[in-house]
Amino acid sequence: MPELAEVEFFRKRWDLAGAGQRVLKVELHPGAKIFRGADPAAIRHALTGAKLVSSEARAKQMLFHFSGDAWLGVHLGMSGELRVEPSNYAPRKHDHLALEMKRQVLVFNDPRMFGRVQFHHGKQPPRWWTHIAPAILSKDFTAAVVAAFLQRRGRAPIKAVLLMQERFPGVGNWMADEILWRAAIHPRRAAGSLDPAEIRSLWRECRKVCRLALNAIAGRGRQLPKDLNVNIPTTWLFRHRWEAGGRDPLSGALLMRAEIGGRTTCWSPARQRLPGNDG
DNA sequence: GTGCTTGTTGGCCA
DNA sequence: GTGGCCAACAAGCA
Repeated sequence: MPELAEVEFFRKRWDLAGAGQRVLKVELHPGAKIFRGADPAAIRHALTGAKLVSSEARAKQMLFHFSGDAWLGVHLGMSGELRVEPSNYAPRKHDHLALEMKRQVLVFNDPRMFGRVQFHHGKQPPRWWTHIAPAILSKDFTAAVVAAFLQRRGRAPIKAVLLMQERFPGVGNWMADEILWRAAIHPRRAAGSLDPAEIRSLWRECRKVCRLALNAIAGRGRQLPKDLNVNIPTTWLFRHRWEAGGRDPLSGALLMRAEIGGRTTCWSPARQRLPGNDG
């Protein structure tokens, strides 16, 4: 599930319950793959007794800052989620990390274990955090920066390029499709083939989709509707992309699906044209 | 059983 | 060295 907005939702969920609270006990399974590259014993040692000071989400990553110069990074991968449970909760399968506080427990669960926990000790946040590309909603994400990147990745399909975190931090499979649909650009177009007007449109829709997704999904971190449809308008591709016989909400055309850039991609052949081809 | 899945990475090749 | 492609990672669901 987790792309930009969902990640922000999960960060808020932990933050609302845990900010200012002290970790009394750390439960973790050292063998879990989510700890690859990190030292579970060091995490346990540093976080036990530490207070959650603040947190931040960038792209698909989260950073939780604890007292004692301890920083916990979380990436949810494909199937990870953060939960808040009461103290007497029954642990579930794939609960890999639990931070027990006075009243509640912060839990990281991830069945597929593509997610990851990172740990850093120091006055300043770690490099793997500060080196995340400038946010799409920041001033540094300009149309010129996008244009230069599309030029460099000129022969790759634009769909694949939108998934590159080094330039489009936080964009995942459904956001990429939503952006291309709104910008009326076929996902198979070579990135270098976009004209200036298309690049500008792409840039604008990147920002819009990020902003709207954050508003619709991240909320206050309390309730993520089981069905995201509750908060996403029917005018979005998102509402129709998985339906059998799903239709473009603007033109009514039947949506197409194919693997592009290694990922299942959905587009509207009526709205997103491929030169010299019908779709 | 088959064939999917909102992500990332490393190896191969041009 | 750079860019593009793809298999692999692993578990659950229909």
